[in-house]
Amino acid sequence: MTGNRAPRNRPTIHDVAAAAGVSRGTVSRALNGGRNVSPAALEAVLKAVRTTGYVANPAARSLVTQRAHSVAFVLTEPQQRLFEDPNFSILLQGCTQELAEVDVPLLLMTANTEVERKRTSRFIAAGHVDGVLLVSSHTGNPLLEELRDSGIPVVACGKPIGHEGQVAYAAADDRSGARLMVEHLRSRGRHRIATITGPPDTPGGVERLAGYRDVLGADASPDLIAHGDYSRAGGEAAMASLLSRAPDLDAVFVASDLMAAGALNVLHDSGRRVPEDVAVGGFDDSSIATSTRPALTTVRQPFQRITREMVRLLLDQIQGEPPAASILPTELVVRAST
Amino acid sequence: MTGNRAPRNRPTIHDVAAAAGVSRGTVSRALNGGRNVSPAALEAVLKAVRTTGYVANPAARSLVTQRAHSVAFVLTEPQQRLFEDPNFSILLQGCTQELAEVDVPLLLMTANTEVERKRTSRFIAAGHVDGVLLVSSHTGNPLLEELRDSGIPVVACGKPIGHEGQVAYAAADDRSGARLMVEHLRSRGRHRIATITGPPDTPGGVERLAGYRDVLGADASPDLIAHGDYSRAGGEAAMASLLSRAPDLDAVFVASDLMAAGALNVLHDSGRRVPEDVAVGGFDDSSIATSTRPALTTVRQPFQRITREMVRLLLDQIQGEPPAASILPTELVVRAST
DNA sequence: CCAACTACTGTGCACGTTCACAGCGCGGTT
DNA sequence: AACCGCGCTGTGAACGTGCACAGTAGTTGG
Repeated sequence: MTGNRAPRNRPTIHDVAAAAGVSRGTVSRALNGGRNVSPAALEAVLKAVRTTGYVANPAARSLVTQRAHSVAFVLTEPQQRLFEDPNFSILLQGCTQELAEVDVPLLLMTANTEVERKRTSRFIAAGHVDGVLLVSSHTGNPLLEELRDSGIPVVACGKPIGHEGQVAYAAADDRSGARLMVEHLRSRGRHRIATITGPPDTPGGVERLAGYRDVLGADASPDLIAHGDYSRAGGEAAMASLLSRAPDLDAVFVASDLMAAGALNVLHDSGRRVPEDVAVGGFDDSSIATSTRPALTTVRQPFQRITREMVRLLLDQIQGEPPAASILPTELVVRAST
Repeated sequence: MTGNRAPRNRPTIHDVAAAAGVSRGTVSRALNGGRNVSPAALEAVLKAVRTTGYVANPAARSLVTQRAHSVAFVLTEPQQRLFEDPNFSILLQGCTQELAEVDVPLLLMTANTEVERKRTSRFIAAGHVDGVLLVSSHTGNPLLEELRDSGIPVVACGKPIGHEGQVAYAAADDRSGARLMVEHLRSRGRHRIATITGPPDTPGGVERLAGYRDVLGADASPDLIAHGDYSRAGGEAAMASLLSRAPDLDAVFVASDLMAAGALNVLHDSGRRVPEDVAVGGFDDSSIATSTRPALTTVRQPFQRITREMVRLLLDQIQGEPPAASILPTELVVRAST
C-alpha cells in the first residue's frame, strides 16, 4: 500500500479560509456546529466551501479529536455460515444502514481463525475504530475478552454467555419465542413434539431449548431432542437422527429457519407430508421461511430493531455511558408448515 | 460521535524511542522495513515495542502518508438482493479475506437510494479510502461516473457496460459459460430450450443471453426468452410466463441459481418432473445450487479468483498503474437437474 | 594520510485539523 | 467615564507520524 500517490491536491481548510476572507478557526467553527459565528462569516465560509470543493481531511480530524469516527463489525462465525444463513447479511445490512444515518462507516472484519483473530484484535487495539459490533454466537472465543481488556466499547449480538452485565448486547427474547412456537404446535393437536436445537454453546441453542422445555415439561424426552449447528446440513442430519429415534413424532420445532429448510428436505425424502404428518416450526423469519415448500411457520426475530439497538448501545458507550442490554420481543408467524 | 473520550493514553513513538534509547526516526525506520538500522537498535526497538505495547496511530500515519490504508466495498444493488442472493455475501467475504492478507480493512457502503449515493460519494471524495470495489450490476448508475471523475481507483465486478477500457473490472466469461450450458442441454437431447435472462441493463443479462443465442441461432425464438431480475420471485414469474407461452419446452437455462430455484418451484407446482420433463440449468454455482431438489446443474463462476483479481487490480491502481481488466473462465458443473 | 564512501543516527518540518486562549469592538450598567 | 460582559475573531499549540536532511563514526581506496 505504498507508492506514487496521485498528485491531486485537495483544498485544505486554509484555502477555504483564504477564499472566505476569514481565519482557519472561523472556518472550523462554521463547519462544526456554527456556534459563535456571525451570519456574514458563516455565509462566506459556506460559499467558499462550495467554490473550492473542500472536504475535511478525516485523518487530520481523527488525529486531533482522538476519534476514528468509524466502527467495526466483527464476525467470528465460520465463514461458510455467512453466505449460507441470511441472518448475517441482514444484521450486516441493518447495521450499515443504521450507522450511515449518523455518518459512521462500518469496517467489516472476520475472526474465524487464530490468525484472523490476532489481526483483528491488533487492528482494533491500534485505534482504527471507536467501537465494535460483535456477531459471535458461540461462547469461549477469546476475542471478546481481549476487546473488553483493551477498553474499547463493544456490543454483542445475542446474550454473551458468561459475560452478561459486563458487555452490552441486544438480543431477541429467544426463550419466550420458543414457548410461543411450541404452544402453537400443541394448539395444533401435536403431542410428539421434537426439537432441533442450536449449538449448546450459543445463547440461541440454550434459550430456545429452555423455552421448549418450559412448555413440554416431562414430555421433553431425550429422544425428541437433537442438536444442530445452525447449518442446513446440520438440520438435515439432526432430522434424520430424530426420525430414527422417534419415528412417531408429529411435530418439530427447529431453532433456525435454515436448519428447518434442511429438515423439510429430509422429511420430504422420508415420504412424510408437511404439515399433515409432521408440523415444522422454524425460528428467525429470514428470507428462507417464505421460499421453502411449504412456507415455514416461524418465530420472527425483530432484526431491524436488533440492529438499531446494537448501534444505539454502541454509540451510547462511545459517548461514555456504561454498557446496557436490550431484550426484544419475538412474534409468531403462522404459514403453511404447521 | 463526540463526547468524553476514555483517558487511556496510548504509548506513542516517542515513548518507544525513550524506552529503546534511540530517536523517533530510528524507531520509525525499524518498524517500517528496517532498512539502515543496526541489529542492536532494531532489537532494542522491538523489545521496547513489546514492553510498551505500542501500536502506530493510523490517523497520524495517514495524515503524513496521504493514504487511508483502507478500501471501500460499495454495493449499489437493492438491498433485498444482498441477503437473498448468496453471490454478494461470497464476493464480500472474498474481498474481505483477500484484503486482510495485506492488512487493508474494508469499509462496507451502500448506494441504493439517491441519499445513500450522495453520502457514499461524498464520503469517498473526502479521502476516507484509497480505492473502491464497486459491485453494481446495472448500468446507468451515476456513482461510477462520479467516482471516475474524482480520480479515485475503482474496480468493478462484472463488465461495466459503457465504460469498458476506462474502468478496471474483473468478471467471469459469461458468454462462453452460457454456451457451455446450452450445449450441454442440447447434448442431453433437448430441442425446445428456453432461457430466463438477467436484467437487460446488466452485463450478466446481456452476455448470458448472447451465449444462449450463439448456440441456438434461429431456434432462439422470442417465445423461449423471458426476462428476470435475478430474484427468486423474478425467476418464478419468468418461469410461469414461459410455461404459458411455450408449454412444450423441455429445458431452461436460467441466468442465476437463485432464479433457477424459483423456476424449479414453479415447474414442480405445474406437475412437471425435473429433469425428466424439463431440464434446468443455472448459473453461478452458489450455495443454492446444492440445496435445491434436485440439485442444480450450473455454470461455476470462479468467485475466489474474481475477488482475488478485483483486489489485485485495485491495489495495482493505487500503486499508480493504469486500469486493467480480468476475464476469468467458467466451468460446467453437472448435477441432477439436467 | 586524506578523501571518499558507507552505514547508521538524530532533528526539524510537514501533514490538516481542532481547541484553548487572548484580543477586539460594542453596548449597557455602575 | 470607567468598567464589564458578550459575541465574534485570529493565532499558537498540539495531535503522532514519516521523511528529507545533516551529521557522525568507521571503513576503504588512492
